Amino acid sequence: MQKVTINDVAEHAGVSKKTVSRVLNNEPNVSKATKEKVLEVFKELGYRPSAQARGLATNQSFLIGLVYDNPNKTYVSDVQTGALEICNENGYHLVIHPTDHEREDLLAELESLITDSRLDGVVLTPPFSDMADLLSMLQSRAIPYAKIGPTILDDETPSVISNDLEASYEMTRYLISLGHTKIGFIKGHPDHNVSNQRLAGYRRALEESQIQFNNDYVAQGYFTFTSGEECAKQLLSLPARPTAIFASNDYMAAGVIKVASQENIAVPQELSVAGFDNAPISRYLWPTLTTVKQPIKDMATDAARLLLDAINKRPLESSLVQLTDELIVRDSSAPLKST
Amino acid sequence: MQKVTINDVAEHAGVSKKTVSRVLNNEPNVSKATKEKVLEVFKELGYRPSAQARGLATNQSFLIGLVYDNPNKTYVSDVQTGALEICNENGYHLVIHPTDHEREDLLAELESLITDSRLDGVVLTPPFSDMADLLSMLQSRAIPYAKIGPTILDDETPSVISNDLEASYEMTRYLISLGHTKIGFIKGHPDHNVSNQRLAGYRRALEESQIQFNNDYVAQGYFTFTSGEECAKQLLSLPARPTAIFASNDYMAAGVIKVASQENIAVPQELSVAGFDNAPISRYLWPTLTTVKQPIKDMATDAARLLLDAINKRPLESSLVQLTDELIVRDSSAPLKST
DNA sequence: ATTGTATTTGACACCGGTGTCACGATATGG
DNA sequence: CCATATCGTGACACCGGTGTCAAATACAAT
Repeated sequence: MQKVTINDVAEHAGVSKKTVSRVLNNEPNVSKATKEKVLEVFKELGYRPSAQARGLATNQSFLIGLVYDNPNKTYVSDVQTGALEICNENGYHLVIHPTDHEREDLLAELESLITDSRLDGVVLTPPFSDMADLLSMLQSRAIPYAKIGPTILDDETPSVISNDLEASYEMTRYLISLGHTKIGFIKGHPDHNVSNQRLAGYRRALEESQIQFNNDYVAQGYFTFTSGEECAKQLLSLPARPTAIFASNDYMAAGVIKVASQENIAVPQELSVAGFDNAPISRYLWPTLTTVKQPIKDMATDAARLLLDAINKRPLESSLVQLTDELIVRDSSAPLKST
Repeated sequence: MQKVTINDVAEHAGVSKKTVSRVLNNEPNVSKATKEKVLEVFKELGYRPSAQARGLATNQSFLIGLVYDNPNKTYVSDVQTGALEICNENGYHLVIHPTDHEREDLLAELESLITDSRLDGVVLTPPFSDMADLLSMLQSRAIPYAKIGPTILDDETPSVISNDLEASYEMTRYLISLGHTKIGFIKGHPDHNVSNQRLAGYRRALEESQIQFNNDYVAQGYFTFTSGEECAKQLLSLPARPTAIFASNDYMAAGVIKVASQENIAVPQELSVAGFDNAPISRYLWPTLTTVKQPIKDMATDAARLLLDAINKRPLESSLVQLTDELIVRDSSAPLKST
């Protein structure tokens, strides 16, 4: 069909290709008249500049990477959607890169991803956002990057975080406000730093309400459904059974609900359950799950935006953006029955 | 760090860049000696050819698009993973493109995706695989494409299908083998052609077992959890209540299980439930869900492979690949209690 | 040794843009 | 009014590869 090049435009507009290029890039020193004329020819011919040629000349790829390792497909989908939005707006392409954060050769793998694909920058999701060796590798190669949900904030690199800790705190406060004092907690995967954040929020709420923290009420999960089941069994077999369980994500909370059902413990009458993430499953469970909704997609758009700012060396107001989580109360939590 | 170009290699190897290019592309008419020498220099210098420059010269982008519109994140993830695998193997990048199959300007949107990004080809998922106007648009622009799960197979374009109809047939046969005769069926979204396939499999199994098809036992769902709930209510309020319900996907089956639980109908003792897709939720439900597992990822890899074959004009053995679904029996189905 | 053919190789233009720089036209100012 | 700074523009090389074509070399047959 077409293959309109900059030369065609130049010819039609009666100017040199360099001038067309100037218009394309909004460079100064183009008279208003010629600029308008060129823009007109753009439309007339339906001209689309070639990112390849442009990139070849400027040593850019217009590619940014998105690195993740998260079994939660909803999370991944949201992150992709958010990042994609910004990429499309700016003529970049998104190179999605699912990988295993535990693989031996992770650094080498990411290094070859970057050099082979000549990425202009990378968006990192947890737990990559906190991997010191990875960050220093990127730095040494001068690859700009933006971090989603890092827990270490000691540098100047662009980061987007949510108030995980506060949300966890709020959820615990909420359970306490329902009258619960024996509140079980299921931790997330130790490799993910959010796990600590969420535990910390739980502890802070207890302290503030002068409820003694009891380590027996804390179980080590791994963000999986089955780990949730195991933790639930453990917690529910305690002599002084908890009247509420707060799991660090929805899959584990689902496991709790399943175990409760198996053991004929009524939710929420005898046991309140809360999760984290607002995964689809949280709406499909019976009862529906009280949980925390994180602004994943928004975090991704902000991260991508920050990254592009960095790549194009636009001054950024702040390298740290904080968005807020939202408590969603559904049917799995209820006031403690007075005995 | 580095920026090894073809000129560097040429210099080090004492040959012209054209010869290096020949080695790069495995072109004939290069003496064994020089070829080896060049390959050696490749390693020595860690040379990576620039896809940009290559593409600019050959009018390729090494980009292929993946178009989808599916709320099932697992499906999307599997498709991405499969397509990505092939892309990475062949030095292509995958441009993921979630969109809305019902939007007015769909054709224009995809057209601009293709021209703006200069895609070399596109992988289509349902329901795009069956959209005639889209296909003819691609054809007229000479954009190679591969279709996943089309139901119309009247052309020569590369396609990958699974035996949806047979799987649905098998599932129904299985329910019948458990003694069920009053088997409810929940249809999928009418825009998705698989919906018809699955219904057809159900009907064929009934016929073969000489069970009268009863339209009252068929409800119209939309692949969503809530539509599953509604259909379940409808089916379970029938005078001659079905003893088994086969839903066209797992989300709807989950809705059925929820409603059954609300109405105190024991699953599977009083009601067998079956789904389709093997979504994560199928393992987390209580009881766990009997379902059908489709080889989504494999379908995507095959589709991508076929597409790349078409792009590179490699002769393909067959333009149609068929993979097989797998029946997964879990706890939500049981033999009919003899009354 | 001579001619003919096949194989190996390189010079050079080109893909579609951008960077550098030089040149003419305008604007500024003393 | 002329010297100087600024603006607008185009010529040309270059980014890192590939296609074309002709030259150089190897091999075979006469």
